[in-house]
Amino acid sequence: MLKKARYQNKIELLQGTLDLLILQTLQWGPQHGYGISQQIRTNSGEVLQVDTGSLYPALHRLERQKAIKSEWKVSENNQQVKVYRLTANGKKQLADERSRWEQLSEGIERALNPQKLEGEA
Amino acid sequence: MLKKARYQNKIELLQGTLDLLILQTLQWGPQHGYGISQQIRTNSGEVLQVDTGSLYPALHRLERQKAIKSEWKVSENNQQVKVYRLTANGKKQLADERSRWEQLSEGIERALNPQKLEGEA
DNA sequence: CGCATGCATGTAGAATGTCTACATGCTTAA
DNA sequence: TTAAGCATGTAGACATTCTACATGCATGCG
Repeated sequence: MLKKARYQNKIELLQGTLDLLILQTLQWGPQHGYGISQQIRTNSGEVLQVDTGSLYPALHRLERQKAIKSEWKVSENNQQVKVYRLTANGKKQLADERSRWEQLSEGIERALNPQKLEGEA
Repeated sequence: MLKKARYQNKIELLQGTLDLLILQTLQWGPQHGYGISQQIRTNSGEVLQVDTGSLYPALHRLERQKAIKSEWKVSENNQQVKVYRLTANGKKQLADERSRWEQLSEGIERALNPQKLEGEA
């Protein structure tokens, strides 16, 4: 069983939620990539950890889609950082993805714990 | 924008949750593929719909992993159906996946709605 | 001065699970 | 005989994630 190695731990993130997480984080305010991943990790209570190999491609993807915009700045640490902020599009997408998440997670919750007692239309 | 067509609606299911859903459904009792998908749909309040192209591969995958076992039977409709049931392995996997789901969904929930007010260790 | 460490950004390639689309066959009722 | 609903299945495309590697700057320490 030592052979197959990779991926035995399943995907650490629920596929399709990273964009949502990034967008939501940027709604608290502009932030650079590394900072976003840290905020996600902290806010989630150390549960969610975003690998750089997921983070940066996602960021580039979102920028291509014009959901976010970047700008190089100098951080407090005196380093060049690429600061992202939400565009109007991004805000809309965030709202959409949040409602999608709620729909799906509630759907799953119900599928896992069905309660037959919901009589009303 | 009519060109790219496919996948514009994003994945309908959160990737990685289908196995959980199937396993949980089988815990209510043995069931055949088609029936499983219907139960998921009904229990989730029509929110989750499993395509056959996701369902059957998932079933075969789970059987290969010895989480479920199948047996051909004749249904009430007089049709040959492949009835699946959980194995001991499957029950364990179900428990694991449920806790994974709780972890992740709570993590995401917290990341989306951080409340700084959780002082105690 | 040299080096390690932490911050910060990035890419290539593999793996996975989902989706779309198609295909088949049976049973029952019109 | 034909249509509709039940039931199972496969092939191929696709997006997103993961692992692993690579780079560079700034700071502090020996």
